[in-house]
Amino acid sequence: MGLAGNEVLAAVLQVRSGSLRVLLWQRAREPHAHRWSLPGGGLGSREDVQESIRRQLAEKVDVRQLSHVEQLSVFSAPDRVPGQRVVATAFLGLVPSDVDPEVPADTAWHAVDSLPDTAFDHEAIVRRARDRLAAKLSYTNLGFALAPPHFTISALRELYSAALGYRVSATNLQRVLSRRGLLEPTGDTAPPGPSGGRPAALFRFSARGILVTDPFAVLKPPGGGRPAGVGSTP
Amino acid sequence: MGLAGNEVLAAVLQVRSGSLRVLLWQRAREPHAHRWSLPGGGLGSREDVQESIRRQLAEKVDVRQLSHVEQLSVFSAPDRVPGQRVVATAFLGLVPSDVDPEVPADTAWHAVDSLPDTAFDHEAIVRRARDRLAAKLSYTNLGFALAPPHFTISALRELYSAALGYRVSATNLQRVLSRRGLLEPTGDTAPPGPSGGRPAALFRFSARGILVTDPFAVLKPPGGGRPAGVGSTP
DNA sequence: CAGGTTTTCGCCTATAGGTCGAAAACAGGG
DNA sequence: CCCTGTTTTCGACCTATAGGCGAAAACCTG
Repeated sequence: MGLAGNEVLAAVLQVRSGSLRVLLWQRAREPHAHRWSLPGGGLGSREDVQESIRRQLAEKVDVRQLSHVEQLSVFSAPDRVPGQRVVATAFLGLVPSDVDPEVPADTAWHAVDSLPDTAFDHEAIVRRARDRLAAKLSYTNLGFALAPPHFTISALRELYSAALGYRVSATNLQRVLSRRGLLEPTGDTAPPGPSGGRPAALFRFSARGILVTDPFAVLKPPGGGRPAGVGSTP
Repeated sequence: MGLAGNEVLAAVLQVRSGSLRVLLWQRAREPHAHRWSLPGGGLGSREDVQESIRRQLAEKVDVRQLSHVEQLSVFSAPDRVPGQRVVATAFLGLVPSDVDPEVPADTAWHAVDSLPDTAFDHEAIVRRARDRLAAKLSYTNLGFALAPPHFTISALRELYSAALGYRVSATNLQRVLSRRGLLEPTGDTAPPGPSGGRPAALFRFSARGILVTDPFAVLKPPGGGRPAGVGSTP
């Protein structure tokens, strides 16, 4: 049985100022110096991959701010990194849009739609994360992991639009999530904007953990096209 | 970075005589002697995990008979196997119901609903495979991987029933698959059974590779309950 | 209070899925 | 040769969910 290095990597996604972004850090040294790569590192001998990625992310982001972590896939091409063979287990991490984690100086948030030069196969991992997120927003309550504790429907609409890559209707979003029992009103309202308007009611997700809606259901994009990224094997 | 063993394992599933079964081999030596375990083995240094599992399965099943292989998940609990740390990448494999592969003497097909004593964490892997298959039958064309090249609707109904764990209606199955453009008639008919009856028309799947139906859709179980096993993260 | 803005709600349509029963096509026995 | 039993096939009908649209509600400013 061949020995090899095992590492864990995470694409941590967050909706910031209207676009979906991923946390990357800039490599100081070779190989691939100055290129941007995903946080992560070697698998410890007394931890499983899930524990390992949470531990390593704690150095970049406060763990309590991670609202969701799930395994994506194994990346194992023999030459995916130069030198010794390393098998990577990739994760998707999510951070609610209301937190602004302090990150080290060499790390920054980049829009997933216009990534800088990335190291190794990390760009493919980011795409997988984005696709998985888009798919699961449609048939789970995963929105809870992107949204603040309470929010208006308009705010939620913008979150979903940013994450999915297409405009979703606020009317339909509220109806679909409510019918599935995922959304509940807090009773409060948010103050109107500077130009007036009816004050928006505040909502929250009724469950925090991930749930799969019983019959897989969808938030279809308007034109009958396909949701961005959906189509790969989820 | 910690060094550790990497192995690949596969739950190869097939519908045989009306029930969903998995290919297992009986361990001759300790640890877990006489218990049943999944085929697989160590990851070679010049192959990725997908190539590795296909290579190793070739020793148990003819590779050409594998109609579908996909990655399930990483199993990495530090003590999942005794001795040195081994990280396992688990796969789902499918074999069409019309082939009967020659298997070595120490291997056999076991119904996934009544497994024998299994080794290590292999039972959990089999469950994951069964759940994934059930979920994907609902919103992909994965039925092609279970079915022979051509088949009657009744035969397909039995395949789906066995794999899903609940009875599906032939009428509905045909309509759903046809409406999605996954099914097409061959023009031929199958001879009636010994007790007569109208000869059944033969069909085939129009695409062989896996496709995700645009809006996720479902084959709901009759009573409004949940499909067996669906509910985990697919 | 009039005008502009934003949210919310109700009604309509489209489509997928589920149920049921009748009609079609066969074999075998009177 | 017709009648009965059997199996498949097809159509009619119903429900549930999703998406679209516009009117009404609730707030601001001037």
